[in-house]
Amino acid sequence: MLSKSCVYALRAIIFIAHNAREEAKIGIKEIAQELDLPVHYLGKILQQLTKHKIIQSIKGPNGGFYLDRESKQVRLIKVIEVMDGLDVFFQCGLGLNNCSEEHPCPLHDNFKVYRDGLYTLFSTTSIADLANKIDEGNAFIQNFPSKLKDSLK
Amino acid sequence: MLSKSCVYALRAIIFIAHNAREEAKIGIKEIAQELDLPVHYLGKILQQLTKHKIIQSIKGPNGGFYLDRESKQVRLIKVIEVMDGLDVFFQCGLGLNNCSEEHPCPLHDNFKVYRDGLYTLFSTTSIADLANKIDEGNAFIQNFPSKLKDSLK
DNA sequence: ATAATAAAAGACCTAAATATCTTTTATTGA
DNA sequence: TCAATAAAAGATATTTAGGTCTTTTATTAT
Repeated sequence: MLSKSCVYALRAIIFIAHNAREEAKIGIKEIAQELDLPVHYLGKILQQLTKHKIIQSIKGPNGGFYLDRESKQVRLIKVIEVMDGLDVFFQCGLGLNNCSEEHPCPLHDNFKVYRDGLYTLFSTTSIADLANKIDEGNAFIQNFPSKLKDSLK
Repeated sequence: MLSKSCVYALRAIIFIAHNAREEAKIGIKEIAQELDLPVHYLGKILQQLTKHKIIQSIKGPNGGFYLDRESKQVRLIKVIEVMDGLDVFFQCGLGLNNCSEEHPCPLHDNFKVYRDGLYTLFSTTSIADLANKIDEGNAFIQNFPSKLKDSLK
């Protein structure tokens, strides 16, 4: 469905939204550790997101990543667009490139319902929406091996 | 969403269902030509499907592929299972391996609707269902470069 | 039996995604 | 201005998906 890079990106952004502020940025090593992701690979991903202004970063001592007010309102679909492109949401279920409303493939009408549904979901959900849903009983937290988990006890 | 191999497999099966019978099997070269797929790659795919009894094949002169009565009733999900596995339909939208009904990730409930919808669609749709839907105004036909298209005029 | 046919099987190649390592640049505080 | 810090950038390695080519096996008709 979504590439590994894209899913890592979403996890990282939600984590940053939930754990950093401009006055208390979070470093890549800590993000990687908490989310159990390869540091350098994550670095590449955050680099892309920064370039597209989806997250904010500052170099040097006390540097790190955070989300400004605008970035927290970014929709998931934007992240997907940057990482994977939006082709998944416009492609035929049978991979036919001439499948369309006028000349639908035999799976088209049924498939479209869910493909469009996902597109709408990702287009209407913001980073903040997800970050705000994080609480103790949540898989997102359960997944953190160390710090955050403890910090909530 | 689905791998290329899987989508090729679905296209090929539908094509075979629509164009072959036990008394008039269709060869791999013709399938590849009509669907515009690489012959040998398609060969590998059909080989897998044959091994799993999802299609029938006969070697030698007048040999080729066809679907018996049972195979036409096979559901798309079975093909997906053989080609890609069913993980897509049971994985968390954020790729968390401990996301569950009890400890859902913040995307879980909304994502599940569409992921489960697709699973149900593929589980209830048979090869025959799709093959029977093929007609002239159909993307599946439009896609055929030569023979079949002409034969329907 | 043998030649021709067509799928099965195995070996191999290529490109893309995933992942790691090293060097450079920007920033800060001493 | 210099040392330390942390992200950016570049180069390289590994793995998986996608694709090709060659040989083998089964079947048929002559």
